[in-house]
Amino acid sequence: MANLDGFFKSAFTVDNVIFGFDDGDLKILLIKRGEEPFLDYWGLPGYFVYPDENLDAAANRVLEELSGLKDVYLEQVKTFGAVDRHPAGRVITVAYYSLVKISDYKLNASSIAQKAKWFSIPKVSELPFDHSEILEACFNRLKRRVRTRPIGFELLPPKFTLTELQHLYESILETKLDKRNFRKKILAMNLLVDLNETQEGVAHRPARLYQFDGEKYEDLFSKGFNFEL
Amino acid sequence: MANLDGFFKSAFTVDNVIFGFDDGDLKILLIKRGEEPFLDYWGLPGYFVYPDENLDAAANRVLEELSGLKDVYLEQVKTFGAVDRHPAGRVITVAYYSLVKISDYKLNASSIAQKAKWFSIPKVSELPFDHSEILEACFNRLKRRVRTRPIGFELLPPKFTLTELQHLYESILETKLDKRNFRKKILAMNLLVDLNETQEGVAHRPARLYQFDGEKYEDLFSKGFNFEL
DNA sequence: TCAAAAGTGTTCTTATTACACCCATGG
DNA sequence: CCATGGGTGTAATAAGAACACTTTTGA
Repeated sequence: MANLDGFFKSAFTVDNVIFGFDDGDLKILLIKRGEEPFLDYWGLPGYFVYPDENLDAAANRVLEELSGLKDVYLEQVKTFGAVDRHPAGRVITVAYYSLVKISDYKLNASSIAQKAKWFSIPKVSELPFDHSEILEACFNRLKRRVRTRPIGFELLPPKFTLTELQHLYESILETKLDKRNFRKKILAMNLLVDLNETQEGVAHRPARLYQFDGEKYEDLFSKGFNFEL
Repeated sequence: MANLDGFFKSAFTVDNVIFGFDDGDLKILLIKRGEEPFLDYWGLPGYFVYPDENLDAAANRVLEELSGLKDVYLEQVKTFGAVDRHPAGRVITVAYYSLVKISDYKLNASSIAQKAKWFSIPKVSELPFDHSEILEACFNRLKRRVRTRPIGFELLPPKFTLTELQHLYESILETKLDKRNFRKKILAMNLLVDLNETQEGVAHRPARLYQFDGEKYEDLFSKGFNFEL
């Protein structure tokens, strides 16, 4: 093998755009940087990938250290490798996004997690490094993906109302949807289980609660069914 | 900044799945490996990314060294980083695919290019390293992308017949399409210019030649038009 | 009794599918 | 004159879009 030593002087990181849905609002989790450059800026959670660690594992680790959550939906989006993107040397970063149920998320006592905060996406301004570009790429991917895969449910609690689901789609797609058409379409797929329960303590007619039937989806999917909203 | 030296011992490469269309057949360009491991195996063209080189530039370089072609359609697909995927150390690879007009492609006199050959995709068997997985990811991406962006034309000569175009889609999507419906749909988009020329020297009624109007597409796209086939 | 959100059908329009015959050319 | 692929239209079906009122609850 030729001498390749000159190439083994780089590093790579993962950055993770963590989406959550709360209060009718799509949010991302940012952390306050504790070091230069961009000290005290809010940025995407991320870290170097260890030599014996796979990329997906690194992205999961970053998420778990911050939130304590495991087994969440995670998808690789794009790799960013501009020559001068990192001051410490040649560092390329593999961008992921993940979808968490904000209700599961407990602000960890760990020092890293104490510096974390949820931000509504429209309120996120310029981020350090190329993080704005990364966020945009991940948000765009989510927008496309959410229409063809039933991943929206990853952002909702196990029991949800159809209106919550609709608002979730409206936040992600940044558009208004027609209530009757939305319900017709989503119920026609037969992937929601009507729990015969209703909301409690709301100052209006209480909504029915539904649950997503993941097993049924997997079964239909393997037979060629395509989720489409 | 904390001491990060331990992380700066990795390398990264680009691998490029180069698609071409010829003879009614979708093909990819493979090169015969000149070194261990996998000596004499056919594998994807790829190389290390230089320290001062951006990722897209590296993918373009690999393509140009092999084919002499510049300014071709190139899209990043996914990054593969299994810990043990490369024997020389920790090497992650950023996978790209590109679309070339086979008619433009001249087998370069360079030693690297002389070892290259076009393979019909179904005839590609196991590839070295994780190249089979990379090929699959890129082919899947192409299948999706070709339905929502007018990139199929990148694989055809500037003047083409509707039947050629249909066969191209059929090869990529691995399905048969209805001739009348296909023509109706593609012509309704008004993105093809009828050149008022016909094929010559064919032993049947000669077909009309068309050209893709890229400027018109860009214009419509910026106004919200979505290509969809 | 009021405010607030839940729930529910029909019509119209548009897109998709299925399908078969005549035409122009070279050999 | 035959073989080969080029070129064309219509009807049936399915999907999507638009749209307004009644119901249930807590305050």
